[in-house]
Amino acid sequence: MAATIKSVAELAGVSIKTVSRVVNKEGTVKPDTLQRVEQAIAELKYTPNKAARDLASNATSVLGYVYDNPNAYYIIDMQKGILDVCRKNNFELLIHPCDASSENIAQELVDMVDSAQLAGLVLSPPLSEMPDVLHHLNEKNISYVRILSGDSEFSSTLPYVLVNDFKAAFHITEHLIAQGHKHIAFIAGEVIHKSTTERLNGYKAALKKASIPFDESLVIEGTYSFETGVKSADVLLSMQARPTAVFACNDEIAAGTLFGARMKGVDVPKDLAIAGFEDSPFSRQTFPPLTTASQPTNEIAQSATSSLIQYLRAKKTKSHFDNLTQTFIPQLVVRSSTKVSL
Amino acid sequence: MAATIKSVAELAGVSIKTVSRVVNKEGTVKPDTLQRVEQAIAELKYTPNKAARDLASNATSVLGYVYDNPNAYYIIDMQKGILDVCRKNNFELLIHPCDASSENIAQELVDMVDSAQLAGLVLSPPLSEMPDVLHHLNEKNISYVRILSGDSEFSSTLPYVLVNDFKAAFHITEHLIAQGHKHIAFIAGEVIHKSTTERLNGYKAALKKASIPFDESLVIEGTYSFETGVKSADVLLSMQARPTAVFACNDEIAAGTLFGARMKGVDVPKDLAIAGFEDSPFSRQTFPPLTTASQPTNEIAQSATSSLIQYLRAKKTKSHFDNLTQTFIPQLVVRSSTKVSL
DNA sequence: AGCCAAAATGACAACGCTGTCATTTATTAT
DNA sequence: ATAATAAATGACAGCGTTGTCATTTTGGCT
Repeated sequence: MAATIKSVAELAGVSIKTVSRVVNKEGTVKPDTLQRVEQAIAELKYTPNKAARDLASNATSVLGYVYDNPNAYYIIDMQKGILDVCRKNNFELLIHPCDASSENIAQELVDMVDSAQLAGLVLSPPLSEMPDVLHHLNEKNISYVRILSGDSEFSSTLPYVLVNDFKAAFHITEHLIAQGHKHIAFIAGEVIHKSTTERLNGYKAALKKASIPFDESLVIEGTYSFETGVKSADVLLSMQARPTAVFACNDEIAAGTLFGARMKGVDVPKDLAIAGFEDSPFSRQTFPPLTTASQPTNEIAQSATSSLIQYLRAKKTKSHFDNLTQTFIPQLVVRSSTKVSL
Repeated sequence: MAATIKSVAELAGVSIKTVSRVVNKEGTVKPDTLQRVEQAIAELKYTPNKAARDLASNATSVLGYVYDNPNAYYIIDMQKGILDVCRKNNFELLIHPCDASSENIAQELVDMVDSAQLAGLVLSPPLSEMPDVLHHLNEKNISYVRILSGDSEFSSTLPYVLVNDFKAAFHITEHLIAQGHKHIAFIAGEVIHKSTTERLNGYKAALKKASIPFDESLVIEGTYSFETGVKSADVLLSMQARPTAVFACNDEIAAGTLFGARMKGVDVPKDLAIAGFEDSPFSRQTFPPLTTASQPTNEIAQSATSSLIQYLRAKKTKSHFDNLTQTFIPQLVVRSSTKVSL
């Protein structure tokens, strides 16, 4: 049926090993044999059998992307970025959405890596920040790359990519302050996400720099959801000393806040400025569109995936792996939810 | 390192073939040997090597999900549904986002199935409706299941799942009519999507049933995007005989229309009723929330995937495959964008 | 007990590739 | 030219399964 390495070898008049060398670009093949073999490969439309390859080389080339994140856009972007790099490197991608709050998530991941025979994992928050999970993976000697917002207390020789939410939050808050706001509320998402505290800290730092006292009562704890935004708007707008601006931990919360403000007949941005975070597509589609911070999710994913693949290669050949970490800073995007003149 | 079938066989005191029988649930093993083997498997934490298995059985158990759809929520839901069924059946899933409008998309898919050695494909619109693509797949004897909105002119013995957009659009339009509207505009998405024409036809049918003459000028052609909605609002609201209601082909367009209406100071739903389609999360998060049609994407995906797996099994054992097609009808969800009293 | 069919189990090749090591061929230095 | 070395190629075992077919065991009958 399908061409095998044997049929290619016969057609090219060489041994199967030489074909293997060509396919794997080992480089130790004479130009003219190389050409003959390539010709034969093309003629027979030969594709190496993955199963045979994996079996013989005792290594798979499938990565897993594990995530628990409600933001569909983020996930889709991540997937695309990871896939791009996978394709370029002849890796495949298995996706594994899961529930980070589940009791035995660590075991689930270990089992999954095991049964799917994965070469490594790409972990995005919050999984990438859960010591228990990382610990289990390390114990089983599973390779992974992490995408982190802010430094991790959990160090290892494995690669990771940093997204500096602190600075981005700092910039957003500074922007609000620059608009003349002094009463700025902060609506937090789940605290299990490290980004939540990073963003809160960025917010605090900007206040401090502007000598605006931090007011605990202006911080509302919630989840990364529209509902949190709606409820928070209700709370904030009923306060005696109403805030004039809100920094929501993500766009969904911000959209909810906007919704809540409108329900109360509060004009945005005149009576209340609202900023989000993440630059989701719908941050552009609310009325008015939301000021937010934009991160290059696709690039982040690519960077993480290349690191992982490099790491895996180094591990296989037992050569040295240079753990050079890339850092990304989400960029402030100003839209009319915080600026009247826009 | 990892346990193999051999080590399990030794521990259990049987031949590797018997272990294989147990693992594959062939059923021809005596209860007590079965138990001994299972015990050994558990003790050694044995997981069959996928590569060896695939190689020996000459069949992979990896499905591909191919899509080109801008709706992140839809894709995520589809992925989850497909994955659920895959996991239950020990299949794996490879995702393949692509560009349906690319010149050689058909070839790309064929190559991809080839190089990734896929067992079959799950196709969602618009790929599932492109004769050229299907033709190429058939030629290469590639198995696939299609998710279709409305009957397909391209028939084959392969399974498919129907989503009746016609009826759903009919219901939405009827709802608008029931609210007293007689001038109802229709904003279309890309015509490459069959769902677009299906929805248009449903709209027409409902008008007809209510004896409302179909007015060509109330139909706007666009894309499934927010921008289309914004622009269409502009056009529609500048007409001499303004429509009082809009049926947008999906929620994103509807959100854009809403945005456009607001820009013009038009009150929704009082001066303009707006309905969308798809029940995206953000249809709940606009102000006012959007009336829409909700489809059980997850279930649809599951249904499609089971069909495909059944088909593959039947094909392998050369037994008969019963092509029983399931049909889903998106349900009307009424929210305040079309109903004042809500 | 003795026979037979059916059920249970095992021996072993094969799947298509890579890794190891031996062999051949080309290249360089003398 | 010749030896010494490097580069190119090949032979063949093995990777961990499943499939085929042979063999052993079991249970039901006489």
